[in-house]
Amino acid sequence: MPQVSDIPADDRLFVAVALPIPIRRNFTYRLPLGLRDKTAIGSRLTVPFGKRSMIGYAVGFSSDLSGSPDLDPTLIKDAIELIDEKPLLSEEIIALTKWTADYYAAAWGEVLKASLPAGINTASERIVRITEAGLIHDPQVSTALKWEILNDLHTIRERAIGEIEKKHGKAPASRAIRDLAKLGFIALEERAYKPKLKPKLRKAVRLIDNADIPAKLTDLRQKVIDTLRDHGGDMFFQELLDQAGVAASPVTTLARSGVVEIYLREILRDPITDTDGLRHPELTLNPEQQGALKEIEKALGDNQFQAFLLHGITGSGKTEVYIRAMRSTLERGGSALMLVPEISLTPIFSRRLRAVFGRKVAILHSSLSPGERFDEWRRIRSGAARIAIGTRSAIFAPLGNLRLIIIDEEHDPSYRQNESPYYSARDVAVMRAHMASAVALLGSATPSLETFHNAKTGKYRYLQLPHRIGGRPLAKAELIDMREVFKRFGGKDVILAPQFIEAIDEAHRKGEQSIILLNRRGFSSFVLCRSCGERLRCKNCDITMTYHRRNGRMVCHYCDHAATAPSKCPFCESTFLYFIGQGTEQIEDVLIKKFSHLKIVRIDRDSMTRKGEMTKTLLAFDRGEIDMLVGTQMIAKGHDFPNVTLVGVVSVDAGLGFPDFRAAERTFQLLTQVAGRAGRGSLPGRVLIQTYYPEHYALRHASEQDFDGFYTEEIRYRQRMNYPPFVVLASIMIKHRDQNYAMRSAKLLRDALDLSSPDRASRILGPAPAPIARIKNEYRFQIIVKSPSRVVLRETLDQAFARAETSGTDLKIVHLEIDPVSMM
DNA sequence: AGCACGCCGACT
DNA sequence: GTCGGCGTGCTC
Repeated sequence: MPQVSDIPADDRLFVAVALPIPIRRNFTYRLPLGLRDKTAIGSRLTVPFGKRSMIGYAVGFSSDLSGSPDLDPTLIKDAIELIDEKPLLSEEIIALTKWTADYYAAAWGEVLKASLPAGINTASERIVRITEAGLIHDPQVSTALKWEILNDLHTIRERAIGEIEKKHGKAPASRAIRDLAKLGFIALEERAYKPKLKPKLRKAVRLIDNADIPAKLTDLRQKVIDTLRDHGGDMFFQELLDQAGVAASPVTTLARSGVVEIYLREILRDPITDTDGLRHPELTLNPEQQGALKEIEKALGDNQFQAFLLHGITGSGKTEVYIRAMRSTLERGGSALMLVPEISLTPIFSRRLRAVFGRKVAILHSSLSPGERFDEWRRIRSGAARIAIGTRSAIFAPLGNLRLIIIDEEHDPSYRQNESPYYSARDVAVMRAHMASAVALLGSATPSLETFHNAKTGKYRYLQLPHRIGGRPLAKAELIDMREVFKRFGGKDVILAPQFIEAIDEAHRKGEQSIILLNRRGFSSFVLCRSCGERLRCKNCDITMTYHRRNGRMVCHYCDHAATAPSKCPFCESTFLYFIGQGTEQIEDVLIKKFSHLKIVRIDRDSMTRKGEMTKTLLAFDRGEIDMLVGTQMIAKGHDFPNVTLVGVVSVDAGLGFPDFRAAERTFQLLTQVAGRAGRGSLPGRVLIQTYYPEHYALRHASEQDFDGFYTEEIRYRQRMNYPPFVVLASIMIKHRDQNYAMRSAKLLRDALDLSSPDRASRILGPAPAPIARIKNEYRFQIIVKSPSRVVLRETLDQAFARAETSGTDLKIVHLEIDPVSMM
């Protein structure tokens, strides 16, 4: 990090500021004299921006404007205020966010903002204040809304615009405010937010060094001094009173006479409060684990970038390797970062790390309160925590001397951010390791095709844990051909095959547990009218609505629009409505009816709405208080449940039909993950999968737990169809509520892309309606760009967007995603 | 992304 | 005539 003093103040007349808005450009400000010697790269600054002020990030200095000739010097404004005495962002994070912004064609400022704990970016708010004119005159205002707003201000005098907008709706409120301002009844002002996130402070008392302590003190005061001495001369105020058994007055008297000092000490909020039973048994590694660890340790010793794929089947003990590698990193004086997918078992695993590493571990997870997250972030930045575990955005955690980054379940789609700035934490992690000459350790039982390909081609080193701990065999899955079942029952709707039910019964008769997976929420997937053939669709989206019987409603899973379940067809009024397809609710009902003596709990997004509920349920299941879990993919990953011997998959067929080139891979991963839940203890496990496509290669290989076989077939398909890893992919989504407007922009962009891809180096597909053509009343058109390399893709896109801008394409409605994870 | 401007049809 | 809707352009 260049120190502020490294750059002469004379060279810091101007500062380049990245702003958290989707504009891929920096803005230049003049630094007023008072800020010149204090502002550093990575400092946050309040700057004027149009009519508002914003918090931006200082990313560069210059002594003149020769670097930006088309910038009119008279337009440049002064920066307003320096927010941080010490820059918030390290040089490393600055460089990493810059790379991320460039790679994903995102705005640097947005990535920088995303790298900081949520809530730290205090912005300014605009307030309205009533003027003399507004107060004195009983105002003749034309609308009720204006009158109401002004009347409110008579008593309170000023209010945040945001508050008023929240109360009356954004558009009407802002218009009313504008008019009132024009009439001179109110004035608009800007005020800095009080920071929401503050260090938590508590009153403390400390002995002052070399203070003249009077030889004779009252008993109470002596007691205070003695107690303080016994506790190292520094205690929390309340603690001191309790321990010394005194009231506050002797302490304050001592403070007045300069013997002790009362001050505010910062306390750190700790997300793990309940530390009972935190013990980590020291396990011995099997030879395979030792072999993997040795390779990793060797790379740690080399102080060079090296990426590993740790391919370990479920139950093979990857976690123990992670923990050892982290410990080894600490011993070498480095720090380590571990990324985990966004699922609720993180708290469980975090506790385990805490048991091993104590307070050296910081946790950055979405279930933390903003305050906790802020404190954990600061513990990392100060170096107090040298191990950080967290979800996606933790990849930007400010760990110093980072030597090791672990990406657990590297194939998990939650590493991809689904809103701007789009980025894949897994890929950023590899880059961060590269920049820091550190080790990246990607672990999975079902590596993504891209990662496995990298390992095969030698880009990553390949480490394998092919056996389960304790030599327990992986359960092979039996495929149940539902076509046969259908035939046997003469076309009757059979949801669960007899052998499926028999297997469940058998497992529970022995007092064992089971997990039943169905990757679909709700009761029925859609409602069809038998008279006119119409399906009940969402009014905002181009999608059928799902029936949820628990609350008797039809729900759209894309916009959450809900309506009462109909008793007759809204199109032809027929009462012959068909509820088609099964969801978890229905399976739960069926199972409860069949196995009324068992305790069955459903786990999906609908049933697990409260925070921590999921963790609680999983722990109860682990203790054996629940016999059976029924749920969506949320139950597929997770903890070790030694007593689970049966895993049943009701259906994954819907997933295979997704119009996404990764549909097979996703299904394979899901099945492999959930099958891995069976037979983890001393009892052998059984896995049953119901399907109408038993010959599909994803099902076939998943049932054999044959990753290599799946990989071989899938990679051939990707090569044949020109999909990653053989091409680099970009997905461009054009969204607008006016279908023609969206289509027009999409076509203009397509033209620009054609002109920008000479010799057809990049293949361009579309624009075509996206697989879901309308969501939340926005029409969606999609253009896919396939390029032979990142460089070509980059050039094609950069040129095309520059062209499109000049040809008047509305780029505001264009959403560009590099390496898209979902094509929907 | 906001925010203002300015153009248009729909009402008091 | 104004109100309110929405496309357009700009922000150092």
